[in-house]
Amino acid sequence: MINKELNSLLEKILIELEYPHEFACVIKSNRPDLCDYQYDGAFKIAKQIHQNPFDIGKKIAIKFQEYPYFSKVECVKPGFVNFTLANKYINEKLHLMNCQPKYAIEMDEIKTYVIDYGGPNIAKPLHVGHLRSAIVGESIKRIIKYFGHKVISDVHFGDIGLQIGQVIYGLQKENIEPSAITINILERIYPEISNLCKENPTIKEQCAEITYELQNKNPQYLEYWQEICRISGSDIKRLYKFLDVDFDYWYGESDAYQYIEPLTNYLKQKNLLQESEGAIIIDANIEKDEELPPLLYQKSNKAYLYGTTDLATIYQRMQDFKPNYILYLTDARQALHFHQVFNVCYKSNLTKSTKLEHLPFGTVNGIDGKPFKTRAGKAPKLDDLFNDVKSAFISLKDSNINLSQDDQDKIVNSIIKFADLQNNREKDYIFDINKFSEVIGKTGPYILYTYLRMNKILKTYTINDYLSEEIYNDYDRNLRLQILDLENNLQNAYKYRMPSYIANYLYDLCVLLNAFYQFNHINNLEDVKKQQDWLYLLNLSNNIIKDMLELLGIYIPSEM
RNA sequence: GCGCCCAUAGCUCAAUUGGAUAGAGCGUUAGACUACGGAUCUAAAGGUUAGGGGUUCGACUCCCUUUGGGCGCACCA
Repeated sequence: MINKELNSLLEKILIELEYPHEFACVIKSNRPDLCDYQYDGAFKIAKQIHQNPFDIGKKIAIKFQEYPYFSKVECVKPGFVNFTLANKYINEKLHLMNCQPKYAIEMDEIKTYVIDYGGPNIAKPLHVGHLRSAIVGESIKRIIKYFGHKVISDVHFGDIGLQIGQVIYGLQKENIEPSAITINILERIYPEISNLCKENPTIKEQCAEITYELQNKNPQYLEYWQEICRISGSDIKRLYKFLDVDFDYWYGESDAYQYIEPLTNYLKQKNLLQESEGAIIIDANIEKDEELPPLLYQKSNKAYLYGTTDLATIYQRMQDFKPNYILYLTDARQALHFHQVFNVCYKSNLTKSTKLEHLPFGTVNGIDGKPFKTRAGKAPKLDDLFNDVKSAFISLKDSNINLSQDDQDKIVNSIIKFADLQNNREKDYIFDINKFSEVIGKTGPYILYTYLRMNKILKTYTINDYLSEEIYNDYDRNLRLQILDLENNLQNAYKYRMPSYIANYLYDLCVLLNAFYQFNHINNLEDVKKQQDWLYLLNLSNNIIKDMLELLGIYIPSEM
C-alpha cells in the first residue's frame, strides 16, 4: 500500500524530470535515525545518463517536497534520497489498514495452487525430520490462501516403495500376522531391515521382490500393506492434528499407480522412454540447462520408483485440478530429483503452462551438525518432542500446570513452530531440544505474552473507530511505522514462499509494542484523545498479531 | 571424478535480493518502574562477514581462486 503509493509517485516524478524510471523503488530506511523511507536509484540513473548522483537526487527531492505526504525530503551526501513521512499521512494509512479487509494489502489475480508437503514415509512414526515440511508447508499454504488463491493441499504419503517391502519382509520373518501389527513394531522393524539390506544384497533383492509383487496386488502382501497404512496413517494424522496441519487430500504414492499406464502411453507417444540395462529411463536434459543424469522410470525387475509416481501424480493433478502452480516442499537433498522430474514435464508438455516449483528446506541435523540417520531410527520421535517441550514449559512456572490442556497445547505449538519458522527455510538447521524448550527472547511465547498483555488493556475499554492526526513520541511513532511495514513483509513471504518474513516481522512488532507499553501508560491517562489513539493502535496491532500468527499456524491461548 | 549448497559475535540465526554505521535472541556484565502481566524493559561488552584476488560510486550479497564442511550423482524415497 504505502510502498506502492510512494513508488508510483516516484515514477511520476522521474518521468517529469525525464529520467529513466525503471528503478522506481522506494524502500524502508535502514537508517531510521535519518529517515523513514529511502531511495537509492539516483546512483543507477547517474550511471545511465552520466551525471552526478547527488544532483539527480536533489532534483528528485525538490519535486517530492511539493507533496504533503512528507515532513521532510532531502538528498544527502553521495545521492541517497531520504523521506520522513508526515504524521497525518502515517495516520491516514493506518486508518486505511484498519478499515479495509486484510489490511488493504495488494492482491494478485486469483490462481489455483497445488501444494505438496508433509510427505511422510508410512513405514515408521513421525520424527523431528518431518517437522519442517509440515510446519513450513502449512504456513506457505495459509499465506497463499490469504492472498485469495485457491489452494489444494496433498500430503502425498510415501506409502508403497521399497520401504514397505522391507517392513513386510521383517514382519514375515518374525511371523507377525497383519492383525498383530502395532506402531511400536513398525518403528523397530523398519530401521532393522533397512540396515540389514545395506549389509546383505540378497535380502535387499527379496525386499525388492516383495515390493514388486505388492505393486502387482499380491493378496497376501496387500493385506499387510493395508494394515500398515491403517495403523501408521492414523498415528500420523493424530500428530498432524496436534500441529494443526491439515490436508485437502491424503493421497499417497499408491494412488498414483492407476495413472502410470496412461502416463506411459503418453510418454511413449512423445518418444521419451528408452531402454537401458534392462530398465526404462527418460533423458532429463533440456536445452540451455545443465547436464542431468537420466530419470529412472522403471526398474529392470519391472517395479516402479518415485520418479514414476511423481510423474503419475502430476498427471493426476493436471487432470483433476488443472492448477497454475504445483509447489513441492521437500528436503533440499531431493533437488536433483525434482529438477529431472520437472524437465521431463517440460519436455513432454505434460504440465503445459503450469509452473512447477521445488521449495527446498534444509536438513534437520543433530547437535553434532550431522543429519539424523532416520533409517537407523535415531531421530527423536515427534511424540517425545511434544512431551519434552510440554514438561519443560510446565516446570517453568508453578501456575502453568493449571492452564487448560488446550492452552498448554497451543503454547507448545507456538514454541515449536516459531523456533522453526523464524529461520530461513532453505538452510540446514540444528535440532536442539533445549532450544525448543526456550520461552524467553525471540520465541513463540514472547509473541503470545505480548498479545495477551495488550489484550488485557483493550478488554477494559471500548475502542473508537477514529484515529487523530497526532503522534505523541518516538515509541509511538516507531510502532506506527512498523505497522505500515506489514504489507512489505507479507508480500515477501508470499513472493519467496518464506514464512520467516512474517515471523520476524511479528517479533519486531512485539518488541516495539513492549517498549511502547513500558513507557506509555494508558490507564489513568487524562488526555482522552491520546488514550483513544493509543487504544486504536494497540487494537490494530493485536489484530495483526492474531492474523499473522494464524498464517504461521499458531493460535493464541486464553491465558498463560 | 562430475555437480549443487554452505561458511557472519562464544552459541543459534538476521541483514529489505548490490546501498549509508552488518542486526537480533541465548549466554555474560551492569541497571529499571510500590503504575495497565518482570515470560517485561534500558544499557554494555562481543565482528578484518573463512583466506586471497576481481567487478562496482558502493560487496555479507555478484565473478574467480584457496581452505574447511555438507549433500547429490540409475534400479531407496
